[in-house]
Amino acid sequence: MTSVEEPARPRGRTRDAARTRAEILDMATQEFARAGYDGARVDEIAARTRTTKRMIYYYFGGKEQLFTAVLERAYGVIRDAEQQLDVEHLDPVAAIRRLAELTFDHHEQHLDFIRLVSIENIHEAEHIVASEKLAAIGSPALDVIRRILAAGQESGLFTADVDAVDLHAMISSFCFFRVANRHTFGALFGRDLTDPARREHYRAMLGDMVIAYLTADRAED
Amino acid sequence: MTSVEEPARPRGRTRDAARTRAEILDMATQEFARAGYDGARVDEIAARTRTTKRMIYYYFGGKEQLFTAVLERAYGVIRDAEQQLDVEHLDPVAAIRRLAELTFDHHEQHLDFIRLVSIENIHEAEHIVASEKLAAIGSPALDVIRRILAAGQESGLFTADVDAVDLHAMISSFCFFRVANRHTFGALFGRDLTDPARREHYRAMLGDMVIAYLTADRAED
DNA sequence: GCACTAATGTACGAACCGGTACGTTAGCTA
DNA sequence: TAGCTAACGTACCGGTTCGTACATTAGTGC
Repeated sequence: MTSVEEPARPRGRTRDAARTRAEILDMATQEFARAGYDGARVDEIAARTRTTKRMIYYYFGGKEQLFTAVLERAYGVIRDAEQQLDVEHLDPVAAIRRLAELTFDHHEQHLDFIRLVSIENIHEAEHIVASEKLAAIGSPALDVIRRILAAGQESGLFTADVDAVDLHAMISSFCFFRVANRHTFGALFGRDLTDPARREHYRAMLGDMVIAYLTADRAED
Repeated sequence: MTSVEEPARPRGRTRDAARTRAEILDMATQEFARAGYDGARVDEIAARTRTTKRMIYYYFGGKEQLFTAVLERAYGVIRDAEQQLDVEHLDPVAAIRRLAELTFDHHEQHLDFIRLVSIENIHEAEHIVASEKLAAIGSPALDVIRRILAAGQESGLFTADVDAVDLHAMISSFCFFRVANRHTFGALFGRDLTDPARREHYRAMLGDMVIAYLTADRAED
C-alpha cells in the first residue's frame, strides 16, 4: 500500500492469493462505503486493485457475497477492538464513562464502518441475517456492560432499571447519529457535529448523559 | 388512493397536473425509501402511478431532481408538524419530556422519512445543500427548545450547560437510531427496538435520560 | 366550434454494468 | 524439468435503466 511493489519484483504479476483477496476487500470496503450497495461499481473496485474484475468473482462469487464479506470483516474489527476493553478495574461510574468514551472514539475512527451499517440497514440487514459468521459474532462489549451494570446496581450507585442491551443502544445512538447524520444535521442546523473543536464537548456530554441517567435520583417513582 | 377513481371518470385519461405530480411524488417517496437513491428505479416509480415515466421527466426533469423534490416534501411535513408543537404552557421539565415523546412518536410514524434521511446522509446531504427550499426551511422545534431551555436554566431547574441544537441532537439520536438501525441491531443483539411491547419502555427511557441529564446534580463540577 | 397549449402516451436508443467464456502462466511437486 | 493446478487476464455478452424523440389529445380561451 505504501508504494512498495516495484523494487520487490521487477515486472511479472506475482501470485499471492491472500494479498489479492485482502486488496479486493479493502477497495470494496471503500467503494461500498462511498456509494452504497447499489451505487458501488464492481468495475470501480477492480480498477482500484492491482488485479482484475475476474478475481472478484473468482474469490467472492459476486457483488452480493463481496458485500457480505466486507461486512463480516468490518464487524470482526469491532469485535476484536471490544475484546481489548479494559475498564472493569474502575468503579462502575468511571467504567461506564470510560466505555462510553471508547465507543465515541471508535465511531469517530471508523467512518467507513458507520456508513456500511447505515447501508446495511437500508437493506434491512439481509446480509447479516444470511451470514453465519455474523449470526454468531457476539459482542464482548455487552458482557462488559452487563457486569459493570450489575456491580453498579448492586451497590445502589445505579438507580436506573436498564439492562446491558438498552444501555448499549443508548450509548451507540448518540455516537452513531453524530457521525452518520452529520451531513444532513449540518446542512439543516448549521452545526458540524464532528467539528474537532467541539469533540471534547460532545464526548463529555455523552458521558454526563449516561451517568446522569444511571444515577438519577428516582425518589419521585 | 382509496379506490375512488373508476366511478368518477369512465375511461379517458382525465388531465390533472396536480394529481399526477402528487401521485408521482408519493410513489417516488416509497421507492426511494425502499431501495435508496441508486437502488430506486424510475420505471418502477412510473409503473406504480396511473401515468407514465414520461411524466416524471415532464414534471421533475430527472431522477436526481425527483429525489430532491421528495426530500423537500418530506422535510416540509416535519416542519409543519413541528409548527403544531404546543408544550410551552407546561413547566420546563414536563415540556422537555413531552417534546422528547413527540419526537419519539414522530420518528416511529414516519419510517419512510427516516430512511430518506439515512440515504441522503450516504450522499453527504448533497441534495439538501443544493436545494434552496431546504436551505431556508428552518426548524420550529429548535425555537421551542431554545425557549424552554432558557426558562429551565434561568429558574435553576436545569443545571446542564447545553444549547438547543445539542439537546435536539441528543433527543433525535435516540429516536433515529432506534428506528433506522433496528435491523442490524436486532440481527446482532437479538432485540427488536421497535417491538410494540417495549415501546413505552423506550419512550420513558428517553424522557428519563434527557431530564436526568438536564437536572443532574453537578456539585462535583 | 375553433385554435392553441398543457398534459399525456408510445416506442426506442445508447450507455452502463454485473457477470462469464475462454485462454494463459506462475510456481509447486515429484 | 515435466506436468499440474491455483491464480490470473482479456474480451465480450446480454439485460437493465435513464432518458428522449415523436405523436396525440383534453381542456381552455375567444
